[in-house]
Amino acid sequence: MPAPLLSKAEVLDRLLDTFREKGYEGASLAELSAATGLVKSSLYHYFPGGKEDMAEQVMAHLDEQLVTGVYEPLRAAGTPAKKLGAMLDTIDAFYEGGRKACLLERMCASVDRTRFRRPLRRAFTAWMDAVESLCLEAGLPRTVARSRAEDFVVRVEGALIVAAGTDDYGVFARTIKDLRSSVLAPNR
Amino acid sequence: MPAPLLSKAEVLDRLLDTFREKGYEGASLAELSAATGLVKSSLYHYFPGGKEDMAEQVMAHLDEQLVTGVYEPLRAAGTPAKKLGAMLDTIDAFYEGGRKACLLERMCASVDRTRFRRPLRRAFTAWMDAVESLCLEAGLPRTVARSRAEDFVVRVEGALIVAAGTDDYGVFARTIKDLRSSVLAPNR
DNA sequence: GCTATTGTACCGATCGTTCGGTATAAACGC
DNA sequence: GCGTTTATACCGAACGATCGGTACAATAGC
Repeated sequence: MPAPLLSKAEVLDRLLDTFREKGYEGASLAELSAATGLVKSSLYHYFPGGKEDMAEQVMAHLDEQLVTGVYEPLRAAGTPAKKLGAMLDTIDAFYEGGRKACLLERMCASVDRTRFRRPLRRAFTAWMDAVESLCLEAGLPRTVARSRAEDFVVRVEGALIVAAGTDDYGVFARTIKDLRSSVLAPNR
Repeated sequence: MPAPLLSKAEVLDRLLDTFREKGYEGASLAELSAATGLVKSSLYHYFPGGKEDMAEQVMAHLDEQLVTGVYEPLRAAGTPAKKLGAMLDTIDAFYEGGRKACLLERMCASVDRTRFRRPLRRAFTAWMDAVESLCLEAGLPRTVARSRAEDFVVRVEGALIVAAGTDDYGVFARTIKDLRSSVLAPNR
């Protein structure tokens, strides 16, 4: 069998980029094809379920990356403050300072968002759970930890919207900076 | 001229609903037609510029509503706290407790978002400016007022995303509740 | 009768999807 | 070692449906 031009992971990375730039309905098969270098029919070889299948696999791929690249490091050794800092660095890099959109948000905005309800819910809760654990590790009470985690994700997502809407990426930077110092603070 | 079945304002209201439910690309002319009860040719009579024209007029319509229904009342008599409460009530009602999406967010997510850049920027800054004024009126320092206003919009937008993504509208309610008590607080 | 509005019919383009088929390389039989 | 089979990787061409948009005649209210 012929060696693939692109690994499956690379294909998924490029699809992820396209989906999060254009959104689910905005990313046409023609664009997804151009982004991957695979012609439309070839995409159907990897994703027999079509566009929907692509989106699902892309979300699973992202989840996997987050688990190994973000959530697991959070459970490793290190002070909560250091680990929070590392997480925020990763977030800042992933969103390129607010210039790149969030896949989850784009999928929420999809017309067929009901189809992606479960993976979306899973992704958001996993993210919040990770932050909550960090807060707990830092000694915050349960209820506080939960609301801090919720607020964390809310503000990252909101900052991405406002940054894109105002063309002012400073709001994303300021939000990240504020989170850096406030998430684990004993009182605020 | 024959009396229109729907006033222009009503048509714009229905278009607004459709756009914010389906998004810009997700809202097809067929759906916009069904939502307004106007056949395509009629839509093009009112909106010669087509879909793009509709979106622009819808945004202008929303802006107008916000100015008279939200921003101006904010400048009228009343304690800042009362006026903040009224604004949050309006927001909560407008988004139906987080169940309905934000038009601005949907337009940000549009593929042709560059076309709507100016009205989007205008809408976001008007909103933030209104909150900032309120904070100033409450006696907060300039820099604090600005960052509170920014954070206000960030959190409302973010809460809408997370609520939709997790199917948990409690996070929207909790965010609104928190804003109610924290926005004008002298320190937090 | 004039003008605003609508219904019908239509356009080319693009949408997501399917199918028939080719090229390559590993696996297998001998 | 050699020819055959088989699984995988990929592509070109076309599908029906729908997209946003247009042309124009019929209709309705003044």
